Amino acid sequence: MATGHADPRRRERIIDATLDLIADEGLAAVSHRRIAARAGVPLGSMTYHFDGIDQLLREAFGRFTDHIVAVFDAHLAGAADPGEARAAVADLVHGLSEGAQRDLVLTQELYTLAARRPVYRELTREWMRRSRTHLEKHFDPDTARQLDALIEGLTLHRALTSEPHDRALTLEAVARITAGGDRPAAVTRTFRQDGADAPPE
Amino acid sequence: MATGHADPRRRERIIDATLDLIADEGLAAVSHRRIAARAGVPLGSMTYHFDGIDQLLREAFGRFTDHIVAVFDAHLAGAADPGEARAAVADLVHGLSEGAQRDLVLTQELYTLAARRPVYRELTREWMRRSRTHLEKHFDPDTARQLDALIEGLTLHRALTSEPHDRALTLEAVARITAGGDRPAAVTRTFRQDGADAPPE
Amino acid sequence: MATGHADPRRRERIIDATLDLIADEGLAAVSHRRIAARAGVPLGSMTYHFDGIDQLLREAFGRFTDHIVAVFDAHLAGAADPGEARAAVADLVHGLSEGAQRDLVLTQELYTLAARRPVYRELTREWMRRSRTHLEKHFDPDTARQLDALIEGLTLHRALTSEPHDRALTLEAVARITAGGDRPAAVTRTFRQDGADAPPE
Amino acid sequence: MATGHADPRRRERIIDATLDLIADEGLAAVSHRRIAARAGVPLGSMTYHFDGIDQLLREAFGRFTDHIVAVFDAHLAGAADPGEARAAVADLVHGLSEGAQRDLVLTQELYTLAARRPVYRELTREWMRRSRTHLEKHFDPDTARQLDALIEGLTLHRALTSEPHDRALTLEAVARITAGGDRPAAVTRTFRQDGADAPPE
DNA sequence: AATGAATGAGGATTCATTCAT
DNA sequence: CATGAATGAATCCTCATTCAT
Repeated sequence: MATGHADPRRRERIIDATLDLIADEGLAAVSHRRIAARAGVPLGSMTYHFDGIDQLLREAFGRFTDHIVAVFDAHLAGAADPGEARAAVADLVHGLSEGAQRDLVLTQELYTLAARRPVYRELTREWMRRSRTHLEKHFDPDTARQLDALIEGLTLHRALTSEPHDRALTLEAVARITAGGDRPAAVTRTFRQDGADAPPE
Repeated sequence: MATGHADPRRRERIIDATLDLIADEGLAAVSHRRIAARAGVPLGSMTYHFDGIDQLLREAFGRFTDHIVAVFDAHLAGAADPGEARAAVADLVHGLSEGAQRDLVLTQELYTLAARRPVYRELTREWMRRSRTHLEKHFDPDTARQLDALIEGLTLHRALTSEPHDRALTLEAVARITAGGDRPAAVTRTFRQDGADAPPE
Repeated sequence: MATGHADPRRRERIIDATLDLIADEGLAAVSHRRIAARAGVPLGSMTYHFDGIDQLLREAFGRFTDHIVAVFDAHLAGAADPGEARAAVADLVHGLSEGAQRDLVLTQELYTLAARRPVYRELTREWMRRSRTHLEKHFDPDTARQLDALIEGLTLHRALTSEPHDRALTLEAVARITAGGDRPAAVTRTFRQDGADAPPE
Repeated sequence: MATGHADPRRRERIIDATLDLIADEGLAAVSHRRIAARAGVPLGSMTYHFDGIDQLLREAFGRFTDHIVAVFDAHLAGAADPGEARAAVADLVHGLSEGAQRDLVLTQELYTLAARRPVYRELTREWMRRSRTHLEKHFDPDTARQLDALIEGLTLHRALTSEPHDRALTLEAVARITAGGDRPAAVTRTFRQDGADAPPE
């Protein structure tokens, strides 16, 4: 009944409510009705503002990755050298796996979607791309890739374990992955990483 | 032999069908009807054999973790030394992230559940416990923990990336995490890990 | 709540209610809710007994054509000679276009569907096939075809006109179509119709 | 030139889109949204230009009967004698039942409406009136009426049959209905039709 | 022991229409 | 004059669960 030109934040509020709902009750609990109730908008609003629940979810996870990528940027952009980068990575892992599980839970849901649907894989790829861009400023590409995976695993395990590991362990793992080893293969890579011109043979 | 006069594998088939359905279409697509159709059993069977869909899901994921833990055991139990353990870990990562994404997808779904519901966290904990038990045969506890997280991250990233990294990179990451770095702390741990008496210089 | 083994006429009642509703308010007015209300069954019954509204409509019109074909059979089967057949046809036209418009309205709706969807065209074809089979017992195939079309047109026009024509006119039209003409083409056909072996050149 | 500052053909385009939509997808598929999309006009236009969907449908079918009556006129108006009239009728039947089924489908939809709602019956009556006016120029009223019904039936059957009859059969049917048979009654009518003063005997 | 039948609640979506602009 | 925004009602359909058999 009350109509007319409209609250421009209506869409935003719906998206926010969607993420809140997913974080609190899981993707399986998502429905137009529940989101509408949480956002305080009429049910009809939902399909007026979004073509369907799929589009809504995509936008919501898009916004989520915007946020999470911003978190990555905030942590990693300021690192001036490998040492600072390592510390930033540790901050990142602990920031994501502590406090409200919100980001972690949303990440999981997104990964589950991404494991099955390419549309969502786009989002995770952009995210990985962005974090690797930062990491490659300080580490060679292979190391960046390994480190990126390590970040993932540490964050996830910290969140799913009853007794999360401490920051020292995170730092140590990061140091190991980024330091490389003294084994031949690792040496080779170290050469490349250092910009040395030629590996032995 | 079988007690009762009905197909004793009925329950099994329902559980298998449940996992297949989750792998193929996701937890959100699960319903009594769909499972029954896939298992080729009457709808009424579902609530006869299982108290509800929750119990069914719990049993299904229980069976899944039995399977995945068996995979871990199969890969890691035979390792005779750290070198073999490292190779086994690489096999594991590539085995899980290749071929049918079935295990990966199911793992994601389980993690998502576990992130929110303690019942499922029990399953992931047992899984982690088991894999760490294997790893701790060859590496010190902290290293095992780091390695465990690395396995997670490498598997996940391999699965969600467009160009999955090759086995060499996996092996290198594993080597780095388990070899420790050149920092004192890591060196110390290396000693503990190898039980060796002296660091090389 | 009240369940258990069931009223076997439930399906029948739903189909009947569907046809009643279409006759009374038109296909456009058909909905699960309205049919359920008319049949006195719960809404959930609708999709339990029928896979969807399409299947329901198909069955309903299938039942309708069964009925209408039976009407054709009843009128035409007993005709012993062309004369009786002509009288039977007139009875048919007037039987269909008089009294409750039910059959006529349903026929129209069916034709509208058939004009667009092959599934329904099957029904009209079977109906035409059946009536032609009867007519061909007394008239040559071309004449049967013409007569069949005439029946259609007379019935329809009687129903849609403000002043329906009388039985005499129907009989006359039927007589003309079945008598053939004295034009060469008609003569040719007459030969064939009579089982004569050869038309003149 | 055009009054108002907006596209004066806006209404026309909406009506055209409505008929297109009905022809393509049926009356049941009609909605403001779909028409607006097809016409390329904003949704708000619909209720601005038309009081509701009923009014719109009435206008659309009004335009359709204008068209179809024009088709009848075009075919029948030029006939100079019964022979030409017969040929014109055959043209009409085949023109309507061939090519795009558009006219046929729209006719069916209109008849279905007319069978139930007087407003639409007005349109079909005007149509019949007009075609009979033409036919009565060449045939006596009863014959015109029969012929009119035959046209209907032939057109409809041609459209709904898998193997439509050829033009020869149409012509023969028309000839028979208009020539009368060799029965006295038909002869009588033929005399009357021709304005002849006396039947033989 | 096993299941087909049944149903109310809730799923996504489409809709005609209203109204502030 | 024209329309984008908005919404409650209604659409079809799926669902977990119950229960008589």
